[in-house]
Amino acid sequence: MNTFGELIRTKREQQNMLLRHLSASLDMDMALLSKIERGDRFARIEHVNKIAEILKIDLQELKSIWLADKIIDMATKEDNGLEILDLAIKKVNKIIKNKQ
Amino acid sequence: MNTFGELIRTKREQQNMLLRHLSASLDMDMALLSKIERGDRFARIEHVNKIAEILKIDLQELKSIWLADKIIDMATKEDNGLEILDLAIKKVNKIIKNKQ
DNA sequence: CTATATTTGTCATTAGTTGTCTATTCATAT
DNA sequence: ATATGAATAGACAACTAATGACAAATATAG
Repeated sequence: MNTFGELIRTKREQQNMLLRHLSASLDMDMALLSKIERGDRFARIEHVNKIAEILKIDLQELKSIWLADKIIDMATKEDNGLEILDLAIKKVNKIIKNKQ
Repeated sequence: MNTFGELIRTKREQQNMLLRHLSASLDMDMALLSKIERGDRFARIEHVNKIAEILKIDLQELKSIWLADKIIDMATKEDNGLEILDLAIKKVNKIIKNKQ
């Protein structure tokens, strides 16, 4: 259960909601939500907020999974993406340390 | 010397190139290159490749700095961006471990 | 077979990014 | 002071990518 889509699908099903229900609450096309759950599309951040609220998921947690997905997506667009990502993360960590 | 822009500016100056020279080699508007060096804009990946070649910077290294910048940019668009990023990186690392 | 749920494909729409141009600022030399 | 060359800023055009919407297809259960 690593990805955003997997998490929200699991949570939704635990609460016996159908895609139809959740998509209605979110005012979102059901097809789009389906894609998001399956990892074909990214939710936009406003939707992440709403989803956390409706499915009662910790917002920081959900946002961080969402961001993790985005980071991996971004990296894997390049050749050797994961290797480069590994280096990039080291740099990011250094920069974060300074800023915090 | 943490960012993409800082690195390439430093390298460019070490080689006594003017913005004008480098931008010509890259077939890029000088104003745009200036913005990239100052961190106002991102280079696109094709330019990253060319820059590495012209300035003789290790490509992996340059790409990873470029990616690091992008990651931080993406994160800091949110409230508590750095905190969330910190969590996200932990998740990314887990995922990378599995994949590699 | 029918009804309900989900998924897929395609295209339109919107948002975001990158590129271009012009003008301005900055530094240095005369 | 001003002329020159270099870099930067701002505004907007052009392009690219992301998201949304809809129709059609597939899957599952009864």
